Amino acid sequence: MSSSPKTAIPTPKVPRPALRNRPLATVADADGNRRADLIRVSARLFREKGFDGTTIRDIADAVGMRSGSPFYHFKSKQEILASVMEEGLVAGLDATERIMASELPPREKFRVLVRSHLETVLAEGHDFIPVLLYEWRSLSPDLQAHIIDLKDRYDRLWQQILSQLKHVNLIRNDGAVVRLLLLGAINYSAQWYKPGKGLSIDQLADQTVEFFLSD
Amino acid sequence: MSSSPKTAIPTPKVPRPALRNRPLATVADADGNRRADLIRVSARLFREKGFDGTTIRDIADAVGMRSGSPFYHFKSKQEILASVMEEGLVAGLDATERIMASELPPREKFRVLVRSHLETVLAEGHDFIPVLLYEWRSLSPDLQAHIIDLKDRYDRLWQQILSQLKHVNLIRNDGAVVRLLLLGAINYSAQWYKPGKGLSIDQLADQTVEFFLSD
DNA sequence: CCTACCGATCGGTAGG
DNA sequence: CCTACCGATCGGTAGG
Repeated sequence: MSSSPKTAIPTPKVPRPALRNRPLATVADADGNRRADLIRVSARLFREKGFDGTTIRDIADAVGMRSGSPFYHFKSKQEILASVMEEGLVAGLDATERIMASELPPREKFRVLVRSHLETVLAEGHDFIPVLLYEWRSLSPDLQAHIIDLKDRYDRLWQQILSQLKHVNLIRNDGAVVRLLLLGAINYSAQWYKPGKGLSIDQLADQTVEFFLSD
Repeated sequence: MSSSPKTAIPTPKVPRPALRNRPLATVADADGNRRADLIRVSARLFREKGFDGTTIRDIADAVGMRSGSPFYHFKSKQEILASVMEEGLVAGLDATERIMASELPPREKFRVLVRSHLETVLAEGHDFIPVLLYEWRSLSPDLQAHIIDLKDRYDRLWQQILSQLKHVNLIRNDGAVVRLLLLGAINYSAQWYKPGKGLSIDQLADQTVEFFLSD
């Protein structure tokens, strides 16, 4: 299933050096940050190998814990997944709302929004939104509810910018399907874009805007 | 992980009626069709629950076999996945090549291509291409090679129609990024489109063409 | 294609 | 957060 390298010490009678020699936590990252660490590495692993392809042991290894310890921070693997998605959406919403509130003219505002969303989907270390987009079915319905609320707010912001673009005749149609096609084109880039190869994210943003606007 | 209903007969001492009372295979679907059955139900399950979320037992149950029997037809679960993807691509390539060879004018040819691809991604029972698109990472590199060849042929056909659209000024740019954005918009619809709700596939094809062409 | 089974691994927990 | 462990389940196989 997964292909993580196995160091394989089934019943370690000797404490593993990596765990004992870790520097003491500073006051700053003393407490809540272990939870944040778990969310961050889980996002990366879920993106690389999928939710079902990632084991609690993969996650624990990646932060230097033993396999039972993530459950001190989260009730279940499902709750880690929900936290990953929430983290991504909250950050994305914040960035998007900031741009929407700016005084930029519609065309430029749109370009900045597209670049921001592309970054959220493509930039290295930004694994939260891709997990949201492509591991959605793995989240149990009761945990989906809260995430859906956030997602709806995100969609409403994009519907707003489309409406503004239409008012200045930069697009012909600002319906929901157009939003889905546009965001689909952007979101799907997570499947083919390789950071550092070919276009930069900035260049891709420009091409996407050109592709989409009837100039 | 998975949520398949469990009939749970751990060590059945009595033959299960469902297996014994199945009608005898006709000559027509005598042999190769058990393999085809496995591919078809696997495609559906892989799409619904993902490759890692689907067990050999899920697949065997769905075609009325016992859990060890799929391995009579396939060497491994991986090979089932590869067969699902190959089946989808061969059928998709055939349809696409047929349309490309037609005498339709560029705009109409494009519309038919978009509709054909949308069907391949959205229509009920068409689970092969979505599995290709969204379970790619689960396929081992040695099995990926053959599929990549087919995929490249598919991409080349789309690059051709874009080039034709540009020659008649229906699009401004026919580069590879444009192809990726267009097919991304279409492919991502597999994530939000619900058959029988809202737009028909035909209507969505029209909207996609309008969205994409600079009229 | 079934029977019967294997070794490995999984998510999660009790008790500290 | 670790130790030690559990029951369940997994992909796959030998032998028919």
